[in-house]
Amino acid sequence: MSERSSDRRRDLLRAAIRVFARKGFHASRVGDIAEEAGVAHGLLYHYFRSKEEVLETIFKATWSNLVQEAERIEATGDPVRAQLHAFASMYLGSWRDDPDLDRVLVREIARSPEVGRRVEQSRGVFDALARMIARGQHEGELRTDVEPKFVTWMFYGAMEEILTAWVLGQLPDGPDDVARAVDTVVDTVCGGLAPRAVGARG
Amino acid sequence: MSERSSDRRRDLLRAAIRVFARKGFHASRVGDIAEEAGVAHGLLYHYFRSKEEVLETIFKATWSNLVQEAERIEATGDPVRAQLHAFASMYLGSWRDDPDLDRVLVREIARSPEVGRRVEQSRGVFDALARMIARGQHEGELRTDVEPKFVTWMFYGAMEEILTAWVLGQLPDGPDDVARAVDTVVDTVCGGLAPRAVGARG
Amino acid sequence: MSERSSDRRRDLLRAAIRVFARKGFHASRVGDIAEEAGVAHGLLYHYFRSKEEVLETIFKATWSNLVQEAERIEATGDPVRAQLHAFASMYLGSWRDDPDLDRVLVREIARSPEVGRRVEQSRGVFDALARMIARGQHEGELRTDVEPKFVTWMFYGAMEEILTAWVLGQLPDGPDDVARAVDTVVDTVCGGLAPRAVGARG
Amino acid sequence: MSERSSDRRRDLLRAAIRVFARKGFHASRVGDIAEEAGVAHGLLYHYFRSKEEVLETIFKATWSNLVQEAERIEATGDPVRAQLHAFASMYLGSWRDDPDLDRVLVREIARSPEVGRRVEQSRGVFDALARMIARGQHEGELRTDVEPKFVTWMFYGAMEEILTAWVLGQLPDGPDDVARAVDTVVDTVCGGLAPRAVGARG
DNA sequence: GATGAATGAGATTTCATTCAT
DNA sequence: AATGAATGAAATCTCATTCAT
Repeated sequence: MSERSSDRRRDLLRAAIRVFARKGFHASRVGDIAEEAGVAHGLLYHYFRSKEEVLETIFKATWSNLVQEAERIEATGDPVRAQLHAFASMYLGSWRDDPDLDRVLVREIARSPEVGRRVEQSRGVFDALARMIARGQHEGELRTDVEPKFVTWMFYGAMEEILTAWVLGQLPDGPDDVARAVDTVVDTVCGGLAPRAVGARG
Repeated sequence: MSERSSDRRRDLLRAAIRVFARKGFHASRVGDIAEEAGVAHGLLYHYFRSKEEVLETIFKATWSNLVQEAERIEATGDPVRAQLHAFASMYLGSWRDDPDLDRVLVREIARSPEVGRRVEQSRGVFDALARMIARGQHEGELRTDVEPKFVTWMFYGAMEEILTAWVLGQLPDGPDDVARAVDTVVDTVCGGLAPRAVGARG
Repeated sequence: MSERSSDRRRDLLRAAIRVFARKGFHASRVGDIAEEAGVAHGLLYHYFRSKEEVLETIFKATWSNLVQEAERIEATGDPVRAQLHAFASMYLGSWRDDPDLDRVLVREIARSPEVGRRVEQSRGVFDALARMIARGQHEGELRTDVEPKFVTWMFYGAMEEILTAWVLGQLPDGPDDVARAVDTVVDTVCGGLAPRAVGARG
Repeated sequence: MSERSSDRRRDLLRAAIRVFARKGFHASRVGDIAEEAGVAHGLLYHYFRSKEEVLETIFKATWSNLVQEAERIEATGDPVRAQLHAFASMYLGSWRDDPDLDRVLVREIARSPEVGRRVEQSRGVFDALARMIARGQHEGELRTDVEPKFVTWMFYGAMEEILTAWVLGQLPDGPDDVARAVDTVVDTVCGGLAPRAVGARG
């Protein structure tokens, strides 16, 4: 029964992701989600307090998963480059696993229920990345004259925008393209921040 | 009269930017904008067809200005690094000139009147940047094994995320911080994509 | 089984009285009643056809009990004053026995399932009281120039309002206060309607 | 324009009284009120914050008017009997002037937006009546061994119940009946509480 | 140009009731 | 008997937009 129950919940969440991906959060009516899940709209309110909470739940789950992955990667103790590669691989790789989820994430970031909360939820990921980068600086893999936090935002932003480009259909997104994107982002950031970026100054 | 007229129009636009910045597009009521501008809400409909069009107008003006700047920069024929620096300087510099506008832009990107349109409007900027980068590759300033378009998105994304960090109050944003941000982004991208990024491979 | 059964039924009824007393009929959800009774809300529908019927049942039981008492008192053949005293004593005395029930009664009178029905249910009580008063008039205990029915409503109203005052916490309601209230109401009505209320005209 | 405006407001209020009188507050939909007033339902929200506020407004206006009258009567300095007669005359007389209003008042008393507020709003009336009665006791018109407050509730309750009887169609309510009701209530209360209610103990 | 009363489509949410288990 | 997931009717309220003045 709790089996059944959480199935339903999951169904609704998946349905919501599909619907939000298709029409955006605001244009999606609760009835659309229910219909997509094949249930009556009232049922949604057994599992969630509001439409808002559905989106919130999606965000929370995603970020919590991301935090977990980031911390797992951090714990490996691998060189920064390898760690960033692992993270980027996971982050950008998600595009092929669950493009709808990414569509929602990209589309609704700025309104993750009233903006500010995004900060709290994503803090874990950003902190983990910043620690990896700081360690990379300590261990001589990266320049030390930039704020780790700053690099983190840049790195994350580059990836997010690539995701956005895929969402908007502006860049090729086959499996190979994804792999190449990961390499390029990591190369660029690590290369661009290498202690003596000889070639960089031409 | 057309003097007066366009003053009113501008007033409404500025009011809208402040209101959107504060509460987001969806939560902003037409009455809020009118109140902020000190006029009756009906008047807004003399100048704009709809609330949507107000946002659209803000986006269009911004992007058209950005396109113009990008093309002006491109026309200088300077080295890529200098050109990217000029662009980043202008783009990130806007934060100190008109933070409310940036708040709106960052918050509503994904929903610039039904998403897709963002592509059309921003195309000019992206194309100009891509051309600068392609030329940089031709002239030996940058590696040639990456798609210019791809680099463009990465570069743009890094900047946008820094803007986002400022919007969210997550990174210091004094005048010096802004200047440093510009340098770092350009350094990283140009350094990371230098033809022989020796340090990059560690 | 029918033992168990009627226990459950009674439990639900008592729970309903508590909940209705606390939040009023409309604001009380079926789930609240069930929760108060410690059962699943679906079970309520084994014992009652609807939430409405629960209230209806409470009203019916109360009125039917009141009718019975009124008729028992009538049958004693005592003087009117004594009879009204007995009735008032029972009616107002209920406040100390079951205040929650009175709270519900006072709160929901006007909406005893769509108003009109109150008339049918209470008719028995009003008729009995009216007969006592009519007899009091015949036997010279009370003035004959007022409609018995009219006096009944007045008498009943005075008591109901005192109950209301108690419900609203506007009058003291200790045991003595209740006894005094009974005396005063009866004194006033019988005194005020005495055949030659000498003092009444000053 | 403010002419027009308050006309509309008044129209809506009158329409609400008619509709509430007919179907009760809860069964009345906002659309019913609007339809009765001949306007779109949205307009109601220009003048009132909610359906609840409409009822609240009706109550407030009625009670505030009642308070005013009670205080006016009190100020005359007439004998209690005359004062109570004046009040009863006004209070019960309202039945012929505006039966719909009384229907609403009688039906919805107990739920004057969440019960407790009734107390605050009606306090003024009850206090004025209690003062008149207290003065009547001081001046020897009434027995002194009863709480003025208590008498007030009894008096008021008697009247309210007569109103209820009229609302329920249980007592004749022609102009003469109303006049007689006033007399009887006042006679009974003043007679029943006369200092030496000789006949009362008879 | 300017106002703000008026409109009405539309969406969320609640919750009594049903019913398979 | 008992549960609680599932249903879906119903109703409030919001707010962009129109338009008479």
